[in-house]
Amino acid sequence: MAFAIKKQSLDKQAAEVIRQEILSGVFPPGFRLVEAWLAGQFGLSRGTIRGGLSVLLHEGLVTQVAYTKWIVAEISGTAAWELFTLRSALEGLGARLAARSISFEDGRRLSAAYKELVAAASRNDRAAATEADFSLHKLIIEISGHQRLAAHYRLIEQQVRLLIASSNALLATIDEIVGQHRPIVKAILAKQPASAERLIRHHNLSEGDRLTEHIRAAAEKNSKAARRATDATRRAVPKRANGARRTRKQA
Amino acid sequence: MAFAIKKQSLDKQAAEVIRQEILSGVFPPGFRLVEAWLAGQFGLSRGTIRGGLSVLLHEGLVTQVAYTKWIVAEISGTAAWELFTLRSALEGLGARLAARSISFEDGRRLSAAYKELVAAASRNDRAAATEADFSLHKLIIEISGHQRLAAHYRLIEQQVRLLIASSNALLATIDEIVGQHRPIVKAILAKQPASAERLIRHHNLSEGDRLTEHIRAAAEKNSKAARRATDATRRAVPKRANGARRTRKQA
DNA sequence: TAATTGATGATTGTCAACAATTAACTATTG
DNA sequence: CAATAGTTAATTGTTGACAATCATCAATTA
Repeated sequence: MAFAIKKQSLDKQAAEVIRQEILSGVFPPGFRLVEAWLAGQFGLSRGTIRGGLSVLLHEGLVTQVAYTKWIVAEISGTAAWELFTLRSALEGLGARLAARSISFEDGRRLSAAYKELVAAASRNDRAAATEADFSLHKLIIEISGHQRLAAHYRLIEQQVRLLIASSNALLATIDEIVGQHRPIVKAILAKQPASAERLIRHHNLSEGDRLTEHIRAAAEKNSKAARRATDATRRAVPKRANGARRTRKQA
Repeated sequence: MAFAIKKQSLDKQAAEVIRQEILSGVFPPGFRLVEAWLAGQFGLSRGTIRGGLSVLLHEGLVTQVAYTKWIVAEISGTAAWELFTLRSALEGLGARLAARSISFEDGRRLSAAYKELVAAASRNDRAAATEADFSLHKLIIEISGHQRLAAHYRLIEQQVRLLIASSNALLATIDEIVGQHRPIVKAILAKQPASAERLIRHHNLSEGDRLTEHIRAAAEKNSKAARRATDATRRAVPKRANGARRTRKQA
């Protein structure tokens, strides 16, 4: 068929849209998400938006304060460390399982994903390399065939994307990225579970250290700047209200 | 204060009650959960029940078929294997971190939890031993101080409880349980991260194998029995409707 | 009689009004 | 003037009614 018609509940669609707005930086960390305002924006009812927000709550992309507010999650240095240690453990399991039972066809897909990364690197295309990096990792999880692992991994991935998007954190240099992934792919293709696990765990921890350090340094810089500014001018986001007066969509 | 007054949104309270009903076996796997019926039972509105069900959906305790039904999750042999491999990876991280930085006070708590397990075993009290087992594992995660790990672990724990409750699966003999936990606790107290991780991972995988085998054997037995029975008499749960005629609470 | 179509009722999905709660602001009081 | 108590407006929490969708079963047709 030419067109796959979309068939999904509106609250999940709303979650999808808000997720993209968060990950693309339109709604930055700390941004106040007001149900009525979002409802007006999307032409949906508040209850539906509420459902969508609760999905994002479980994904760790937004935080809720009862009877008070929803805000886009803020990622601290500690959170970055947590994310990568956790990702390390999950990917360790994934890589081990993938290496243990990878099929010929999946081997081809894995090689192709790696080549995609190399190609992006040789073009010096950072955005493409980052995306290829994510795809490669996700593919390893998929190849493991472990459904619950995949579900938990998705939760982590969202937050890692938020972390990278919101911190302007650069991953390793492009060449380093390729260099770190080559042995991992090789170990999985060679069906060496122990090596695959060890390599991918180490890869995650080293990237995690790099990012955690980056976030902490940026936070330090910000807090110094904040101490210099006055209370009145510092606050980027109002304590209450986001500028939405009208509850319903305008004509 | 003498009484901690409950202060929580109704949908979360509803989730809590339904969760207990599921874990205690009142709502067995495959059981049809009808929003209107639950709403009538609890004297709440459907929307509130809906919120509660979506929490349980994210915890993996219920399954949703859009526009059609909610049912209590069914745990297959594959699911059991997934749960324990995943738990193995998560607890491996938890035990490693706990061993790396355990405080004196936490050391006392860990010893106390272990003694609790031993005490239950010496009384030959299976229920208490199982509960002490869960508590010990959860405490290790807590001691690790890793908040996201704890959140992911909670999701797994719910499903493991469902698995054990619904399968009548016995864990190892009481003596074996104590025997397997002693070296784990010892390694953490001795601040030996590598050993702690290795031991707890192995412990999980062996328990997982035992339970997976148990579930598969039970499923095999059931499917044989089913083949003998006729289609009409076999179905324990009606395809649609749970017997709830009245939508609202009766007078 | 087997397959297809059309009606029917049960159930989930969405909405808009109302209630409960909170944060910020204002007045009062010592 | 500082601390406290009321007041108000903004926001989330809850509800009951209505809309959309689906599984079932009866009627139809080849």
